[in-house]
Amino acid sequence: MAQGALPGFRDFYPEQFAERAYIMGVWRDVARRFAFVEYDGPPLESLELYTKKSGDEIVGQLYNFTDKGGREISLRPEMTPTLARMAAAKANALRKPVRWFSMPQLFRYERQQRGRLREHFQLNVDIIGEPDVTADAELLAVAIEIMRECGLTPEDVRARVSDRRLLTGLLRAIGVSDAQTPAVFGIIDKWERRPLEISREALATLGLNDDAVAKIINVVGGQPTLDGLESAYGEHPDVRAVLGDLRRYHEYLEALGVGDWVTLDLKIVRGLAYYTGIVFELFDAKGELRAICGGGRYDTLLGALGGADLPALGFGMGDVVLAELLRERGYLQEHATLAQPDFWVASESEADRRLVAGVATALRRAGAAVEYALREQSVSKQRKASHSAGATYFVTLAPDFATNHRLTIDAFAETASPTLAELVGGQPTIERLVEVIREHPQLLSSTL
RNA sequence: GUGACUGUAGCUCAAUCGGUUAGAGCACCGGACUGUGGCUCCGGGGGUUGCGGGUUCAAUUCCCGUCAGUCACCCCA
Repeated sequence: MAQGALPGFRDFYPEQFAERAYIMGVWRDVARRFAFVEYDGPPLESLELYTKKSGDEIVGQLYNFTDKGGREISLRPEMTPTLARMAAAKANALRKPVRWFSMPQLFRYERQQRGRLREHFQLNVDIIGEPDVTADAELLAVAIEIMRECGLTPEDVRARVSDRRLLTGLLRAIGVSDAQTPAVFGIIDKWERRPLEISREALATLGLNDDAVAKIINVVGGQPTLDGLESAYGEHPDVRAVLGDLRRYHEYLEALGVGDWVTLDLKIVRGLAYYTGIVFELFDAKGELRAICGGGRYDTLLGALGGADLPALGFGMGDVVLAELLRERGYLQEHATLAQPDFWVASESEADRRLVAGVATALRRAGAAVEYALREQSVSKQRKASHSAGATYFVTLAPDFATNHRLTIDAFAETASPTLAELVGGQPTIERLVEVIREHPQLLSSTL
């Protein structure tokens, strides 16, 4: 038995690489259309960059080691610290708002399970320097447009949105003390992973009275609306201010054409991390998979990491869960196809083989993907090989090709109309074929 | 890090109660079909049954360990 890849790591055979290339192509294309520009940083960073943000307990989940210069370093487990470092170094020179995206491979030393490996590719999209909720709407729209571009609909994927300030304000209005608030956040974060009774008991254990517990369960566990929250808690100034922001946020999401995808859901708190405002996660609508994407606003993080004190927001979207969802729907099989040759050029004799190479070169320089037999084979064998390779056209040199440049073109799986043969005409020559390809590059599958 | 389940060819699976040289389909390679053939026919390569140990006359089969995979915790990208 051959040695496989290390646990949690993947080999990308051409079939899998095609899937990865498709997903990353969608990421890059949608980000570009939203006028985000791509950046990258080093895959290795100083260990301190991560402990500064997350504490020493993070080290257990890092691929960290001491390098030959005695430096404590780690493979990057996330992109945000690198982004913060890079943005801080040029904070004053960057045009605001900064709209950057990256597609790093990230590493985390954890036991693997479904949707979670020790390595993955993650799209990171961030906006730096804009405090208004219009930026939050723009950011979420990027994530949702990626779903759309992949062929998914609001019936497949839901964007669940919350706001840490709103939740904090509501808890205050309900009578939760600021000291109790972090613990309540922790309970809400685990809400969906355990029975309601456990959450109810946990809240009661904090010393909250029955009325407060009931209100929390209603607000968090129910299906809150902005209007409902307004009428119930709108009197409280902390709530009122945030509700106004959220209304504008939803108006922008509607204007951006993604309102149908979004649900207000106060159970989304994104761990106990560094988020300060609107937070969101994208889930498959059936709720079978892990989150596809998560993000939000982290206005204090860049300053806390020693960089520029700029408001910022961003999301991360991993390739693993997205690929699972797309595979389940059959979309990956549809889009992530292996590149196949446009032409297979066949020869009938050893003497023809140099002519075949010349024909291949002419077609290649015209933009086509061309393969031919690298050793002498019967024509029937070459035809079989061309099928196997998935070639669209099978070109055979005429016996007197050397003098008249004539060839025959058989189409195997041609979908074009008019067909290549029709465009080339009755007496096809290599010159005519090259001419037609240059005029009609859409005939070539390799350019799609 | 904890627990449960599962490991036979590249893939999907066989192999009677523990019993002869571990088989088949697909895939791959070669040959025939001297030309519409993504066909058909013939042949071939490929396995230390994940690995190590134990019980037994005999282990793919039973036991232990280990590695790997899957799932659930933990935690989160």
